[in-house]
Amino acid sequence: MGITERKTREKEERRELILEKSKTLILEHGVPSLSMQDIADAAELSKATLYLYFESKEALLAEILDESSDSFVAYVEERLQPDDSGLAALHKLWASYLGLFGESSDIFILTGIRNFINSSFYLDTDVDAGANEGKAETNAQRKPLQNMLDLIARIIERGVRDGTLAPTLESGKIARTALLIATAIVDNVARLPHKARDTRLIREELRDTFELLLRGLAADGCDKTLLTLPPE
Amino acid sequence: MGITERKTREKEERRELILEKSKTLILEHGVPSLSMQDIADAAELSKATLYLYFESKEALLAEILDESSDSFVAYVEERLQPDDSGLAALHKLWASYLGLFGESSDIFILTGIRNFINSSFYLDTDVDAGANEGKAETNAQRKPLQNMLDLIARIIERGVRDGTLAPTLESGKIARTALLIATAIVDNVARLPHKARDTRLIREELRDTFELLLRGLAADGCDKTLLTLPPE
Amino acid sequence: MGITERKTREKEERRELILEKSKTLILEHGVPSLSMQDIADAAELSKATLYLYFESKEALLAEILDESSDSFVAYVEERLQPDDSGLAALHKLWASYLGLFGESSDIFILTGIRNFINSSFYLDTDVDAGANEGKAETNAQRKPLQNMLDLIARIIERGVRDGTLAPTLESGKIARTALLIATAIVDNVARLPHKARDTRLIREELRDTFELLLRGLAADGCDKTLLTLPPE
Amino acid sequence: MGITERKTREKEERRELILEKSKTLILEHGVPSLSMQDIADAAELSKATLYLYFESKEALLAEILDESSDSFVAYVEERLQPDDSGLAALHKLWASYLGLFGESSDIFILTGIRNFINSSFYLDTDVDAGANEGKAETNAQRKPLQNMLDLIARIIERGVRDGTLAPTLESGKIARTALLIATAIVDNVARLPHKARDTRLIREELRDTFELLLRGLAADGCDKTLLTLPPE
DNA sequence: TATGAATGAGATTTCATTCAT
DNA sequence: CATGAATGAAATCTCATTCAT
Repeated sequence: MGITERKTREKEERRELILEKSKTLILEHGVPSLSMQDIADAAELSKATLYLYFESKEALLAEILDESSDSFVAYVEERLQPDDSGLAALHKLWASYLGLFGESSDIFILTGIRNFINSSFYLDTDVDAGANEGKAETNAQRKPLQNMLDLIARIIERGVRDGTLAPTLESGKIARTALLIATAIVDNVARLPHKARDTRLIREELRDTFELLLRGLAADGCDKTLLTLPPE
Repeated sequence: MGITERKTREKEERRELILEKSKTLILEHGVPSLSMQDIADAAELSKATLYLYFESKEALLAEILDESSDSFVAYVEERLQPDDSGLAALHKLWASYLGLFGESSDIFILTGIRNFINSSFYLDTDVDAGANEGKAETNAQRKPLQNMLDLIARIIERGVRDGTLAPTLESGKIARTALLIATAIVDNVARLPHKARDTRLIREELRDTFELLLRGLAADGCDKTLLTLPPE
Repeated sequence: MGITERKTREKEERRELILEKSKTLILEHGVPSLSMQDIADAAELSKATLYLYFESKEALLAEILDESSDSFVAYVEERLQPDDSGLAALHKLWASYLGLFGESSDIFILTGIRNFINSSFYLDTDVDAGANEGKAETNAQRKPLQNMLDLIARIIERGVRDGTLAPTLESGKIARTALLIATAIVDNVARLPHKARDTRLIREELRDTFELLLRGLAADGCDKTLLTLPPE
Repeated sequence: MGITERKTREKEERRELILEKSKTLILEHGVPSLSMQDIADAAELSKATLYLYFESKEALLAEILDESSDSFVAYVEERLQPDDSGLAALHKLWASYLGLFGESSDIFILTGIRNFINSSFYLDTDVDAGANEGKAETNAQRKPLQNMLDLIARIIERGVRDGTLAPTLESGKIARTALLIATAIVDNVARLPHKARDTRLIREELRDTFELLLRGLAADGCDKTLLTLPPE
């Protein structure tokens, strides 16, 4: 028993090592120039070994994306209160985004990976979101960032129900749009050469954009204080 | 004389042919898988010939991008009236986007090219926008989509001055954000396999997003009718 | 008659123009990077036109080589006296080489072209030298630098006969060797980036080498003053 | 342990295989027409594999050059005696050249490669020769044929000191000249179509040239028997 | 399980040369 | 006679992926 366990654990550790090194490389040199060779070198493994842990480069990137997504969702859910209004929840969502961005820009810059994975937020998203809920989700099939989408959608719905968000909003659509916008900004940042990235400037830009979204989504006559996000 | 003219025209036509075929290919298979060989095959020319018309692959892509950008800016400016309020102008901008999108989806889907050209909207944008204004802009140096950015920035400024847009907006930043969002959506669409692209659905999504932006940007107490974009 | 003549003359002038421009380009950027396009541009002609005057790039280069060779031979022969001893003639040959090198480095640097033309000094050279003498020499078939070879061979023979050069020398062989060495040095110079070529240094090196050759070729007990070449 | 060793050996063998095949190709068709594809075909490997063993085509060629150079220097040094006079040493040098040429013409014909590697013997050679002496020489930075140059220079110096070579000689310069001449001859041979190369004739030519050099370099009144190289 | 080695399939780019006008 | 335009054939190099050991 102990042996099997150890093996499993070691295997999991290797996986993590690979993912970790990949993230670092992406942060340093960007997704486009990330090669399997680079990862192998960084992890002090052979390229062939990478394929024991990940089916393909795309699968590896997808996994990183999922991890980022999961950790973000967990982070946000920890902060949400059952009695938060929809608008308040949305506010917390963006605030968390900004907060995490400050703490570990990695997670968000990694969002840029989505670009290099053949995937689109559009269409059949709603359908699948529902369809997947019942199934055991295999890593391979789960839509990347699906859980982030679900989270945002739930928040929007809450807000529509409690009247703090514009009544006409369709949660799925808006969730998609919001996430799209967030990742677009991050993606844009990722293009900058590593050293040119000015965290403060980017944060400011993100904040402005999120405030813009809050204003756009909030119902008339809502609590105005919730339309502003904390600087720095 | 006539001969020279014809030659020039034919040359221009070939250029257009190459650009056209490239666009088609991008629309069908996406930018990432576009190769010079593919273009040559599609245009029934040799790869070498492509290099007679374009210095490099990047130059070719940049040209497509520029054309799209230019034609959009022209389209919008044609519709703007000197006495439009900022909000009205912004409304027209998005309406034009939607209109053109219906007419020739190519132009916008092609926006996705930006992704493959090494450029970021962030930083020094404002500076350069100003700096470029006086100079004769050579194609080589002009920032891609710079004229779209300038157009949006001018509109925002107008709105801030006439009180129809929120007074705190910084035109350069917002222009960047708005364009970023628009291209992000388009970019997202471009990932879909060609046949999966449902123009109507996408248009709807674009519309929703633009309305969201309008609401987010408009000043309190503005003309509510300008916050809605025409369906279809 | 006048018309035909003018035509012929004009045609010849164009040929010269092309050769002239080619030389300039070679001097500036070296043979390896010389392209037909460059020549066409420099001569303000189209690439196709070049082919009206020269069968191929190789033929063009061969012609330049021939011209250099001819002009050098003429230069030397002008200076030779019927009663010069063989050693004195050889001395004049090298002195001329150095002199011309100072005057118009072109001619010699152009020697470097031989490298890029598929030709060898070795073997059947003697044979052909004789064989060609009687025939009308077509440009295409004449060995490049053949007349330089012949000149040197004649000088060596003279020296062997009059006892000023070592009696064992075989004129054809030595001519080949000597020319080989001279072109090798020149060739070596041609590799240097244009601006790095220090004419004085090179001249010095050439002089040392030629003196070495003179010492090696002279008969014992010859006039020692003829073993030294003038500095500068 | 045995396994690692075998692997290393096999890898080294493959490297050798590639180098060997490259040499053969060069010998058969000359350096200018040598392509990575040809080498790959000859070695029955894929082009990509070549890049596992050599960073670039230039690196591959440089390696061949280095090998030739090293093996020649080793061959000569083995034959030199501490008490050889400078002239005797020089005599041995050329005799070795001729000897090795008879044994394996490849090694020397390959000298022709130098032509295709961007390098010139002129200028800063002396300087660098000295500068390098102290450092650990990395392959990347070492000048091609530098060790041959050094060897010749040492011999010349010895001869100048012991009075068997002309007292005015500057070792660095002469070494350069001598090597230049040797490689020029070889280079000239390499131009001949493979089957036209008559080893005996070439050897004879080399011998004549080397004797010429010996006569040119020797001090007056030296041992005349050292001015003749063995036939065949 | 791990990996060194190999590779297929491409990518972009260059250039001497040809040909219709 | 002149040429703009076109091109075939190469060249070098990259990289995700596979496979024998």
